[in-house]
Amino acid sequence: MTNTKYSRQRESICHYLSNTKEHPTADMVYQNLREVYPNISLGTVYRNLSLLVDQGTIVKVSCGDGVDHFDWDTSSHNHFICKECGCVLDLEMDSINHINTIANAAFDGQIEGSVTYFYGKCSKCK
Amino acid sequence: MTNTKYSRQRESICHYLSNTKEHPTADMVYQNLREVYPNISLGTVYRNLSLLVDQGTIVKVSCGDGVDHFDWDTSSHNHFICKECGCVLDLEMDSINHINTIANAAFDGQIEGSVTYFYGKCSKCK
DNA sequence: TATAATAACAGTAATTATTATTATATTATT
DNA sequence: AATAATATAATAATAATTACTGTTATTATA
Repeated sequence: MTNTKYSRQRESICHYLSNTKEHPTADMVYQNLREVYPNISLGTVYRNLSLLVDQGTIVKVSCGDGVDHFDWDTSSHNHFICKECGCVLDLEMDSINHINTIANAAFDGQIEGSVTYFYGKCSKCK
Repeated sequence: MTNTKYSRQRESICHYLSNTKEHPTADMVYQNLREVYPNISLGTVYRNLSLLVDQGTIVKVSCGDGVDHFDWDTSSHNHFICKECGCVLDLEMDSINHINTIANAAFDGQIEGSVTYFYGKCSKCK
């Protein structure tokens, strides 16, 4: 794909993701977009989500619950996953950015990045 | 399930996992065990793996490649995933254990644990 | 050590999450 | 406006995992 054309559907996916603090799954995006585009296809959602991930516009959050979540916020931050209700929350933690440097020191390959997931109970479930 | 009975198949799964430094997927376990038990079922492998995870005997490694890996080593350590060949390697890093404490300080829920995955190129692919 | 109770098994069907295909429609370029 | 490129909807295909069914193996107990 040499060039990317505009599409209302992709625009709408971006709009939805940029206006939620949740970390929706492909299916959540699909269910939501159907209210605006009743005959949008799940395939379109998946295709655009992975395209946006490749572009670096959004971030894929694979927190281990078997479903991929997506996050509009591409800035360096971490995620918390509630063991109780399964919600995914943002967690600001600048102080752990140094771990890559530490890790690289004790590793004979090349570490380019890292992802940390925190688990426990959210304020509601506590 | 009130009681857990012995089974050679589960024993064999443990034996295999405890003797490899790799982080096998369910299918890798299956393929390997078939050499000993030619008619072992993939269902049996999956059932026992999740049973062992629930028991805390092994650890599930969901590194985001779409397949779950399993690790006999339940001690606190981290994992590196090569973007090139997809291999999963152990990474000792005691120094990042404090991040839970840091995270808890800035979080209104309860953080019980965390998992960090490192990404990049392994020594072979570099 | 037989026998009964039950967990584990093999085999397979069903689900779930995701990716690929195809024919049609939309957008951009000449 | 005609043509080329890309996106779409619908759906088929695949991959990973879970659930079900009838049978076998293990354990407890008489």
